[in-house]
Amino acid sequence: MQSVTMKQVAELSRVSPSTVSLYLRKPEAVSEKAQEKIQNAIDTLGYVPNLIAGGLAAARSNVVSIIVPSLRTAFFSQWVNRVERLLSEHGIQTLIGHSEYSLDREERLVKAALSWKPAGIVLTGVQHTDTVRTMLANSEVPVVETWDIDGEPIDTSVGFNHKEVGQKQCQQLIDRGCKNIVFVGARLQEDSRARMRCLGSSEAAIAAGIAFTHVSDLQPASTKVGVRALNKIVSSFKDVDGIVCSSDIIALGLLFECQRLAIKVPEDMAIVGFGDLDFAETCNPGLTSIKLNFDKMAAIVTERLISSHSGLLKADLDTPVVDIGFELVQRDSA
Amino acid sequence: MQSVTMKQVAELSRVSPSTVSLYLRKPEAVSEKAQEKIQNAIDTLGYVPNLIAGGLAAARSNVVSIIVPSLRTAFFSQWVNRVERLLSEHGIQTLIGHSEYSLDREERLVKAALSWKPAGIVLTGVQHTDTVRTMLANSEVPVVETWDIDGEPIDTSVGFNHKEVGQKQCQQLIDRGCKNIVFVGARLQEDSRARMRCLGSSEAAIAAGIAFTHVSDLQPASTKVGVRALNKIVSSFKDVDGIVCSSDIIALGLLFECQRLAIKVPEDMAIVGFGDLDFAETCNPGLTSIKLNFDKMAAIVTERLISSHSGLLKADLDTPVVDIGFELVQRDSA
DNA sequence: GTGAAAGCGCTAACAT
DNA sequence: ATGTTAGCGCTTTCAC
Repeated sequence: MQSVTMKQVAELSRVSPSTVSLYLRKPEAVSEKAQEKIQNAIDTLGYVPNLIAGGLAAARSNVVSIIVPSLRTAFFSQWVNRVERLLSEHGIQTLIGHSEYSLDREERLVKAALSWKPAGIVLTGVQHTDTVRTMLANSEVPVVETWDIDGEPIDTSVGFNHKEVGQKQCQQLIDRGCKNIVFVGARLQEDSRARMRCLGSSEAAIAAGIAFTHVSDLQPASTKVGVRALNKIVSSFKDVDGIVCSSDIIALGLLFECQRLAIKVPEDMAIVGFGDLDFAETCNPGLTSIKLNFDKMAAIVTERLISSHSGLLKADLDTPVVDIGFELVQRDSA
Repeated sequence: MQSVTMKQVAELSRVSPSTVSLYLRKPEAVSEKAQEKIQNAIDTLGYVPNLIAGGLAAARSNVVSIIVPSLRTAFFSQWVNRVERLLSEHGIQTLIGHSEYSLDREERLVKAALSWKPAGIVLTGVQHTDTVRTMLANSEVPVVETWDIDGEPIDTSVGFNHKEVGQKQCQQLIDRGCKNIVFVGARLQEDSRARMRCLGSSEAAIAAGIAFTHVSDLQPASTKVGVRALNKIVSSFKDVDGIVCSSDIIALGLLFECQRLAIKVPEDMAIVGFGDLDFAETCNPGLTSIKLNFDKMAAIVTERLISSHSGLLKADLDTPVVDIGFELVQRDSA
């Protein structure tokens, strides 16, 4: 029961529905006269194409589903923001889901996404339930896994090595003389990528023969997590002089609490963050952090999805795994 | 070209497609024997219903489209997060769009949303192009406008009075003795709600007979905007002793720069933020801010959408405009 | 309780 | 360049 249908547009402009359909998808394939008549009819009628019907007939939609763990902080919303912008330039709409770091919820989201016959699915990470892997493998839908490349991709993956990031973060602390390092994370049980970074830090510390431990908060990342962590560290641990964070947000909370407790950063406590969020540059002291190339990641995601869209075979892809690398931005906190 | 269709499920379970369809929507309306057979078939075949086809036939989808100005910061992504969670509890999927504070882009998004025959559209603010108002009024789709209630709603609106917020923010500064107040915002030309808050602050200042001015950054809200603003204020203005911000993010930047310039907050400079984001409680000093009841707003949005969904007439709604109010959270910055 | 039949609004050959 | 035709996979009367 649609207000205005293509048929009505066709009648008003005195052409056949298929000509209207053609005009909508390839305007230049229609005569100039017809173009004008049809556009007029569309305008006067206020016609809005029914993409559902179109999608049914074409057996695919121009929607890409992107699933991230969370939208609570600026972390993934910034990332989603980039992808959405790029995709929309190609006339693709973005359906956003967030899994709350739960693989089961991710499974439900994938199922829901699949039922829309999307032009692609963008996942976060390479860890999924078996059902997800099966569903995706059996579907014709191109899949891009992002943020992590440590595993066998379903289709293609683009991201960076989290273990190396963790090593680099910790090494930075070691290099400036830290002897007792703590990794602070949130929900480390669920966030496998943060866990990998923690592992990387741990390995770096072991290699350097210095003390290392980690604390994980049960709450999602926030400055409060950082505040709590610092209090735990000063009350329960001895002589900690360096902290690696799973997120800049947590690092910011650490910084705040250090100020309150008059702990000098970086002299008494060096801190390395992750994500290089907006405030990392402006806070006091500036936060040493890991910067990711979101633009590159988004560009590659888009490229993969577009090329699949235009019928490129998976086998044609030069490489199924792309490492976008990362960069340590040195500021005053470490 | 779908891998497994309902027809195949019907064949395998030896019933008709319409029985399968019925089972999917009202399992209890089918005999127990049939229920079992059908579920078995679904499981062995790995059937995923095609929502596109279903949507076409049913002439509506279970998708709600939500359009926010930005996903760059935690501001709206937190809001989207709440709504999405609530809606998903009702089996509704959320399509997220961001307009970059552009009414034209909003128009394109609304058009795209409408073409999916959504179960509802959630807009930010009450300012839209005429085309948007027309399209929405002509469609059967329930519309909820959020964040603002200052205007004639298309359908229903839920939000709060931004002018009053601005007044309250400024009054807080006046009450503690500020004599020279500046409002700091980002993209005030585009962000009409921030503009209203600025206006409210201005009125409060005028009523109290004290100096007031505003600065607007061309960039989107970030801590950097706050840093720039403070430098401008100390270099170009004289004796400013109070700042009202259009966002906590900006206030945070202000706080950082005050620290660097050794400006005491709140003694030399009192600061009021907006949004009561996570860090407002933990930063130094704690940020006095305006707290919004997102949960209430999300609950009302959901309720409106659900009731329309179940065939309630618009006229049945008790009130088309809901004011969720706001609350000033007093901390040390003002 | 179950099935047959008629579309939903559009796209995509194919023919003209 | 334009029209004709045959569905896409499902929901929904309406019989049985």
